[in-house]
Amino acid sequence: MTPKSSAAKLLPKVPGTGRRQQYSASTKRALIDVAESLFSNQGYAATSLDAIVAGARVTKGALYHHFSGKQAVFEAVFEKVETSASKRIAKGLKGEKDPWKKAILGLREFLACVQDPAYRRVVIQDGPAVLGYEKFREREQRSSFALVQEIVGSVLNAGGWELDDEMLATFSRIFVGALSSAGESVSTSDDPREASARVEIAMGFILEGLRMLEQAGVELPSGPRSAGKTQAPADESTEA
Amino acid sequence: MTPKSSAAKLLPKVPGTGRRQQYSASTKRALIDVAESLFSNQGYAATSLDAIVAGARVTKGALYHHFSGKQAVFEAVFEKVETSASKRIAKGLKGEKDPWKKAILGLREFLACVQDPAYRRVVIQDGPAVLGYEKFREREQRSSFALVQEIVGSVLNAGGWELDDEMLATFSRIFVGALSSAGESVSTSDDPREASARVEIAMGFILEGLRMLEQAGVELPSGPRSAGKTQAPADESTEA
DNA sequence: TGTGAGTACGTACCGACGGTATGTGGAACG
DNA sequence: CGTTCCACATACCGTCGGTACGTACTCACA
Repeated sequence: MTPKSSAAKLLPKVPGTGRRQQYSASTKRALIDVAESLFSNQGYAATSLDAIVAGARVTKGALYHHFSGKQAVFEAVFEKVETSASKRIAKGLKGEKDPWKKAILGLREFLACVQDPAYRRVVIQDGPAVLGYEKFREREQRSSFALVQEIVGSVLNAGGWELDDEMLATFSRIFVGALSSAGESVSTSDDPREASARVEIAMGFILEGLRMLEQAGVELPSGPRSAGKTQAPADESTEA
Repeated sequence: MTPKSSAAKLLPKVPGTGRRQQYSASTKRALIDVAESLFSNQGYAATSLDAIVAGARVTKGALYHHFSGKQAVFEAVFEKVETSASKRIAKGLKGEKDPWKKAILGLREFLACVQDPAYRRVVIQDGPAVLGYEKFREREQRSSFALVQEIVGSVLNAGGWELDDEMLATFSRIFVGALSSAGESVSTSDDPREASARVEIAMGFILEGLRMLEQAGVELPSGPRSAGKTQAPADESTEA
């Protein structure tokens, strides 16, 4: 509440558009950095704004000047962590053309990302509860989910199957969920490397199944064409 | 804060072991019921203890007599919702012997459960953040995850593959994650029935792939035998 | 049937936290 | 050199989770 020194951590030497705005931007970054650290270590609920502003050596006035509230700070941190991870993944599978190899590569890269405590806590654990599922999805859509969707799409298209956007999204959701859950189990494992290897084997096995379907020329049953009734592929009793 | 009438909602007519304990049990149930409703509709953070005790027509003294705090109330609600869902699923697939059909049946039943706002909000959205991932996993382990693990195990064993417990757990984690994510997308969809059908198709397709692997006699690469080093199945560069 | 004991609450209160209203000092600009 | 405006600082409020303590009612036992 009573910072002794100047607000910003590091003062820029290369004034671009006025020192004022440079200071402002750096304090904002400082706030985000401190918040990221605290959110990652203690979680959202256990992190107070006082702790954040104290860590950034400013007061709440500064925080509320840059952000509309605590949730807005979290959103900024979330986006930073999320985009950082997705950039890393994207860089990891750059250059690879074969869809199947790309899938394995992306999986491996994702499993590495999920080891980061910040990603686990901010994105996976606290993200849905703090942002709500709508915002969470919306943010996710623009980064990691887009990557998965691209990979899944290329794999399935490489499989020779034609699927509409809805079906592609459905497959992607399934794989994203599988990845998060598996990734989470990897990160909490006693031996992350071993757990990671298991996940790779399991996912690779599932992918292999899809590849077999491709070679066998099995058709992908087309999704419902917006017909009112739900049609089950096999038996009866589709309650609810 | 100032309840007018008696504490309990309904007074029991069949005294079993003293009226006192009957009253006590009913107020506790009332607290859990009200909390379930509020947590489901507004979420954990937006629900105050005052609102809960007001809804149950008691005071905070009563709440803190039965629970150690807000989180304990949430745990009780969580367990109630979770066991209710897993019981429904278990009942739904009772009698079915064929593992593959059982898997589809369980999937369908799960997709129905996930439509329940209480399950979505309490278990999927707020659960991990409030309980923390350790407790969340622990609770999950004893209900829905156990079901999935049983089904996955029977499917894979029916496939003729031998897998150790770790590998079974890994596969189960993957499927649980896939199910939650897919289920969540179903519940937030404009047309849940259509989305549900899509998920069924996609998951059925993936299962079909595994069945093809079985028929082709493809071996499941065995997991690492607790060797210190992680061995990747295909290429090099297993960073992280 | 009185009486002590223990339980199931109610009451009053505290500290912490998120958020707000307002003050202020210095940089940018004329 | 004065004005303006922005980037903060200061002081304060309402609410919430949690606690300490009081109390009425019930049950065992005489």
